[in-house]
Amino acid sequence: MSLHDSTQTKILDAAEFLFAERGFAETSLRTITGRAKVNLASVNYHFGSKKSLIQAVFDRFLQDFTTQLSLRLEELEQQPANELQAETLLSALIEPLLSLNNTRNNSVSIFMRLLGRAYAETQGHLRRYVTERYGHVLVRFTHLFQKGYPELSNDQIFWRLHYMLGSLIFTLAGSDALRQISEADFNRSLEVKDVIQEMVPFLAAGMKA
Amino acid sequence: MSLHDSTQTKILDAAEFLFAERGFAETSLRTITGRAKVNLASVNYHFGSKKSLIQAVFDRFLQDFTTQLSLRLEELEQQPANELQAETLLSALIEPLLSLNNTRNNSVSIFMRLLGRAYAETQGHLRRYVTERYGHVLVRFTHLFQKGYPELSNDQIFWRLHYMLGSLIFTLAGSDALRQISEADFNRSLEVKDVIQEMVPFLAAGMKA
DNA sequence: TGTACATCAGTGAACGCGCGTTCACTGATGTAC
DNA sequence: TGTACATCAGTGAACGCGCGTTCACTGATGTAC
Repeated sequence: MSLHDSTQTKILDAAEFLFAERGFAETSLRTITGRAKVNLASVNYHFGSKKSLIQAVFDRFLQDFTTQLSLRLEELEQQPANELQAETLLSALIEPLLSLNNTRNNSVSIFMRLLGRAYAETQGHLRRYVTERYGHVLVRFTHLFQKGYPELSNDQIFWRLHYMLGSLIFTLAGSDALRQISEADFNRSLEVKDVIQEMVPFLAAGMKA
Repeated sequence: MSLHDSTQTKILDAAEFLFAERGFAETSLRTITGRAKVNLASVNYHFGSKKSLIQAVFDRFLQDFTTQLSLRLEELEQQPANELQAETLLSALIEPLLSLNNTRNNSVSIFMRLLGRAYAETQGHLRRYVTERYGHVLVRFTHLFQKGYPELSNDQIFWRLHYMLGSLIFTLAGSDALRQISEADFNRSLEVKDVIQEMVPFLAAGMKA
């Protein structure tokens, strides 16, 4: 966080960190504004409510991510079916994810923890909001898999994509803790980048099974 | 819930449903006791605190589950390495899970949602509690995989087991919603049992990759 | 150039509300002699 | 068999606390004439 960050940016930075760390209900506006070193009332001044702040935190991530992902999907949509291998399609998902780390540190694991929490909010406003605003990229991704793997039925692909998302979100959301265990037990220190790359063979094999 | 249930059981039943549905912080003791039709103060009388109630909800599930799982693991620990196929090991995990549904309805998806929430509580008391009390069965499960797949390194197995847990928890936690979509889009109605069985080839292929 | 007004970011203090927890109490059942 | 006391499950009302939000206000900057 630079000295010249606007109040809005300071709030978003503090909020995304704390929401990922503790959850939405467990993080009070007083904790957020305390960390961001801004006035308590400024959250409601800039964002209107806590609910809208949560959505703003997601928007900042999802706009970055879906812009990048859309570009990859457009390229792939031009390709013939035999170029749409599971590994290729996974890269289209993973590279935009990794590029988040260029903007801010640890963004990937923060983003995944937020997604995991949004997912847990089965009946909440957040899941609905994310699905409505960003669901179309998942649909395009599904179509590419159907084209690449015509021998699989549409509902097999639907389910397998969710298995895959589960692995990705769950593993990356907990990757800080898992990386620590991995280092202690196997003397092997991994970057988030490495963790993701290790997942590709596992996920690709599953998709093709 | 039968008419003869004790106050403790009524509280546990209401709490596990609501915790899975909304989360721990989002569920107040007033909501729980309202649903259970018992006095507000009786939670603190029987369980001491909200925190202890949460642990008691987990204990009831985990005792059932780990008892069953331990029996399977003992059998498998007698087997030679070539009997320890990924599919066999997965059954040892899945069958105790499915048998939870015999005791109470929808137990599997409630249990998985609770596990997902516990997992999200990265730094909370709950994750520590569950790991300390029930971590040893995960260790035994890991050893069986190492014996069955000696060509994989220990840390590959460690990571792949977590990919697998991610798929399982994430998919089953959201299985009610996913089953609805599946039925609407593909005219295919699935039981939780079917969802789990469909996951086996995906997960087994990934483990062997 | 000077004056009046509008807009905007930010502030400090207070608001009412729902929360987990506590406490004094009741009434039923069990136990000792 | 009768009496005194102990134990236990459960209750109704209140406690203080932290929460998200609101409100009247300040001070800086921009705009119109």
